[in-house]
Amino acid sequence: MGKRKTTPLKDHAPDGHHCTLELKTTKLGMVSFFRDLKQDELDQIVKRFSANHYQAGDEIYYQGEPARYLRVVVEGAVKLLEYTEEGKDVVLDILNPGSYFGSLKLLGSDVYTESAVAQSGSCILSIGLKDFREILQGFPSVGIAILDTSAEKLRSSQEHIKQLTTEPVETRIANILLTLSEKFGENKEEGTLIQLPFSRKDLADMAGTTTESASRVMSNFQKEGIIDTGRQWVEVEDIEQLKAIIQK
Amino acid sequence: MGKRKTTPLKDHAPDGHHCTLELKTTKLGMVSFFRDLKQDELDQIVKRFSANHYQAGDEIYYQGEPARYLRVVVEGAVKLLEYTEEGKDVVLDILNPGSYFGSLKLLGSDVYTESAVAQSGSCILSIGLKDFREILQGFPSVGIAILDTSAEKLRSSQEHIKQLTTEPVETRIANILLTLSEKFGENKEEGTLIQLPFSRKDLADMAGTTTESASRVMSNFQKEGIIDTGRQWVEVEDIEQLKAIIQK
DNA sequence: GCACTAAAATGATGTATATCAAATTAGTGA
DNA sequence: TCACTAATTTGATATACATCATTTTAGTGC
Repeated sequence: MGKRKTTPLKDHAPDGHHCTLELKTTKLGMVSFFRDLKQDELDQIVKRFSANHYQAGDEIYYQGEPARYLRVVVEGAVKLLEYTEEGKDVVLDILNPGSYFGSLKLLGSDVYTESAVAQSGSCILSIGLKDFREILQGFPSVGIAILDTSAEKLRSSQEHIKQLTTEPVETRIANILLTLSEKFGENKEEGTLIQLPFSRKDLADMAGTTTESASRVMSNFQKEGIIDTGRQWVEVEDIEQLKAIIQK
Repeated sequence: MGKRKTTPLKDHAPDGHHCTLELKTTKLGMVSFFRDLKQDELDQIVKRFSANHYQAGDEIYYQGEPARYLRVVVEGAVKLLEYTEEGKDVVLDILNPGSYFGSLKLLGSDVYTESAVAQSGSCILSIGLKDFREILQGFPSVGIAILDTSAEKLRSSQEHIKQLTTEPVETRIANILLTLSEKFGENKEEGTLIQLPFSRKDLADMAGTTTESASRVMSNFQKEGIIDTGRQWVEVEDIEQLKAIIQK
């Protein structure tokens, strides 16, 4: 259990100077649905995207706004969430580089149904839906690949539903920690540091519980040596025990 | 409040004689993602589908089976659900005619992650994924339309998550009744009969609660004159009051 | 190293809903 | 019309978790 003086998290790209065309080209090829394209095809597509940098906490879009872009995380992390009338936030997902978000409603016009916030300093690519439709028309294989990822998104959303209805808070949180360490994990001597700033409130909003309950669960995990944690950071020390909690 | 001697539900197609090629052709055009095709294009596509009839309660596929088909409900209703280890059933959706289900994972092989059960006598079309991939390659507009519906599915799944984490059982059930009456409602003198057999347990599995809690909520709704209900059937008498519960 | 502050932890209490148990009844089929 | 049975209802009790209130502390910036 470390008594540290500073966050173990790295100060993630506070400026956006690197969020450039070169990065676009190198990173866009990593996105699953462009993976099978040839280099010259990819180049054509890259041109249609524009890159933007967001600071941690910046709103990328807000629920209710007209949905005009499809976006891809190239660096950093993006939180998708719904703000409810009563002031509760429901976090739907936290996206890592390579994930797409925004709108896929290519027919007719639509509105974003969730909000997107940069969870850490992030470089995001966007493409207008009209441009994207043209890409799909030109490269049917891209459409098939996206269909695949979007089926995967539906799947994970359904898993979320299942957890909310069948698992207690402790298990749900264990699951979240496991997923986050897969998405954002960085190997350290003592364990896996989740390279993503997130508070107890964020965790609670992901698990569908309260800050206090999340805090209690995390305290227990730390007492049992499963994690080491501080403000906005978590390091998983004993993945096996975490998995055991999920199974039982 | 009716004291009836028999179910008001119609005995939905216990035989499958009508579940034929003609039905395929007429109904497939109604499916949103084939809607924009010309008649001769549609005819080509129809040939690749085969039709099957299922009795209420029949398993169409089971979670864990290799996922080889994409299916479309042409008549009846299909329940998508996950059976958990501890014996709890989580109902993800109840599909009405025109909805697709099954696999969209066209790349590589996969396994069904949920189970599908005919909720009433149903006529279902299926197409092998290889055939379907060919259709997509031939008609990119179909791909775009499916992307659209699958975005819609994700949306409704996220709405489900939001409800589970922010709304009490009563509100969740009110919402389900409203949705079902939109999907399966049949106008009667007294109100809207939900033309779909579903038990308190089904309702509970949809709302993520227990049979007993679902029953208590339904009893109250009936006392307040919002619904009339019996075994496996519900008629909504006062939609406005239902909506009021959802809002408040 | 020290003071500062928002994040996190902890404690006491309340409540919605689950659980367990039993009684009632709707709708069937003879 | 009647007996039958699974679906539904109802009641009593338990419990996980929320809520409210307060204290503690990690990590920053000076």
